[in-house]
Amino acid sequence: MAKNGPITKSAAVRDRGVTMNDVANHAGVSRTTVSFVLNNRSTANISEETRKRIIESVQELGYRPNAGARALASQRSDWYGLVTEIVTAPFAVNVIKGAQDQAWLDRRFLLIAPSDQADAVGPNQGMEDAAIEKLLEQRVEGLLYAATFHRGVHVPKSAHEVPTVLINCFDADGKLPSIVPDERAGGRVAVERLLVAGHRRIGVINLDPQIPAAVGRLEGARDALAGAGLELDPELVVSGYATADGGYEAACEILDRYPKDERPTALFCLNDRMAMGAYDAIKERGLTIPGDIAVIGFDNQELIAAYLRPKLTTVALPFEKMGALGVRTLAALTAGQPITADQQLVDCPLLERSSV
Amino acid sequence: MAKNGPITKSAAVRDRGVTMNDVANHAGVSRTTVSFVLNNRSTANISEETRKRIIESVQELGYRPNAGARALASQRSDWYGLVTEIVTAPFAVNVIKGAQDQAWLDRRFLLIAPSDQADAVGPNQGMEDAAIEKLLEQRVEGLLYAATFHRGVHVPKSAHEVPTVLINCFDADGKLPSIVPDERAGGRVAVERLLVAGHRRIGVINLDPQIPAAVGRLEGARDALAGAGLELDPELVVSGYATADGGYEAACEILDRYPKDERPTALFCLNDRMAMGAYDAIKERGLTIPGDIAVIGFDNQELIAAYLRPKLTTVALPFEKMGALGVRTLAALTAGQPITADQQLVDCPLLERSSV
DNA sequence: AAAAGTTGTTGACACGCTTTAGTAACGCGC
DNA sequence: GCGCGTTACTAAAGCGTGTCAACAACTTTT
Repeated sequence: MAKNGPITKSAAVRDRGVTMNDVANHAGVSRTTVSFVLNNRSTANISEETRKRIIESVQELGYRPNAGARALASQRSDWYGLVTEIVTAPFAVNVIKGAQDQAWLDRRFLLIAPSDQADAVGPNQGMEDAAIEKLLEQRVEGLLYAATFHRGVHVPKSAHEVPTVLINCFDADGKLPSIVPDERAGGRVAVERLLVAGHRRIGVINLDPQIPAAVGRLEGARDALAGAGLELDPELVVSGYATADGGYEAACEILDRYPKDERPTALFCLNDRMAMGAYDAIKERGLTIPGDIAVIGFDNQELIAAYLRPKLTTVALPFEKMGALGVRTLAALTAGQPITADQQLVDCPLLERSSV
Repeated sequence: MAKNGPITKSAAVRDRGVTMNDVANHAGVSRTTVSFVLNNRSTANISEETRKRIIESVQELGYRPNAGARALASQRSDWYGLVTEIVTAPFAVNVIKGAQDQAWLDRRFLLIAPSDQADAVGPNQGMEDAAIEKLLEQRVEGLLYAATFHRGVHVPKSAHEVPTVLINCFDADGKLPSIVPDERAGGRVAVERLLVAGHRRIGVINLDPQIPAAVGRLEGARDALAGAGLELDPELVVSGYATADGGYEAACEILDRYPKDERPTALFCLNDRMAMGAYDAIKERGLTIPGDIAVIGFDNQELIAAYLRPKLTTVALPFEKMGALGVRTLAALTAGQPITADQQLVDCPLLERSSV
């Protein structure tokens, strides 16, 4: 045979993987033809017979295309990079899952790189840059940049060399498109749920009032109350650390402040960890959930919400959806389509369990 | 210039990335020399002057090596693949973190592929194979295969084409090396902790008695008791579903079965979710933790253990360590070193919090 | 019967890099 | 002035694939 190229050693002689040349030789055609068949090039007319013979050879030899070589030759990689500190934050790992699944559907490959620094300015600053650099060395066609909690971020400038989409955060410099949860709608939905259940006096256990999550969710709570002709009583809003202890203390303060008949009948906890603490405060006082006090959370940290007793009704952060949407947005960008908006809001669905 | 190759268009003309050729031209040397410098080839004598000039050119032009091309030419990829259903199981994501960090240290790249199927035999079976296939197309030099819970698995046969290491699971066919938690030592450590605290009557809330985790942890509990001249009272071992509800029911059964003075003074819960349920059962009966009943868990599901009130003392599953060890083992294998053991056990450290 | 398609296939270059086998220039000992 | 070793570099052959221009063998049109 020895048709293609000066030297055509067989796979066995080379002791490397089976290459396209081996397939071509085995099927008695040129390598080009094999390439056309494997890539379904409709412009090339390959006879059904030849195609079949090639497919058979592929399977017989166990040929597996070399993704790197393909990328090199075609100048397309089908790879996206995902940079995230999420690797350290278990509960937000669903971004990875959503992105992975969508990438899989789109026949793309997701390269995940760690950037272990929430707000590092010090020694770790370099790691994020290095991670992005590494991804660019792999010639990813686009970047996803995900944060563990909704906030503004500064993205290393090398990320601007390819299409980049931010997930669960937004570009503090206002250049890059982003995908964030619709905190406000989520807050509205939560409080509406409490209103529907008949609650009129609702306590709010707030996060650090500065962060986007707190601002949005509280705004949503106001929206809901306004819809029922009510106002948010500032006295009923207590801030605390975003932990179970913080929630416990805040709940104690609210519960102990009023006589029984003026006490709020429901608590909107701006995250599930605080709700967890609120549960303790409520139970400690001999009150029942949801009988005496209804509780609604936010975040849907499954390990908490689904295992509290009673199970916690909460508003979910749509990590998985955001991940998937991130990949789709990136696909649109790399395909040259202009995206519709700088910032896409994703719905936060209410998960009904048993605490309201 | 135009020294290298027949055509030597500049980067600007090509409108592609900067290549090694561009660097070579800019520095006035051959591409080979650039390659030698960038790879620190000590066999080649490059003058300090030339080296410096090349480094400068690299920075000036913003050259970034093409990882795919490099892999193609050198027949080495520096990539490992990690196959895992873990992407769906947030609490075990630390395997990814451990592996990522270690890979980063070793200057290797970890490609993560999803295999969304715990025990699928049906429609999803193909996904795992496809994931491995995809990784092999990327020419990964080795594979890590991680499970969400300790068990025997059947690994697709294509995984046998490259060095493969199992994490948190073992090869049911007994061929591949694996890394698993030392459940037995963990169980021992937990019960020893209770013994040290003076407890003699210890209730055990057991998992499904069949699974490796239950077998090992219980065995360890027996070891510890034997060390104190005690035996495990089978009556005090109650199995339940591995959930908070399961733990609640099991705890109720144990607590209600005995008069106050015969009641166990401590509960060893074989996982944290069950401990969470046990907390409720204990508090419901007006008992305090650890005053009346000490509780110790297993798994260290941080979102639970660190946020329960009081915080849960528990034995940690060393996911991060296993991930790191997996990468190191793989590195040894791919370097041709024989590994020492088929199955490596990793310690499960006791995390002291406030429930004992 | 010549010209103009059509169908099925291939040769050859390109992608960006590594690596082996060189070579030119120089200094050294005899 | 010759051989020999050293130093500092380079030419060229790959790695496995995509892709385009070209071509041979037919079929159809003029």
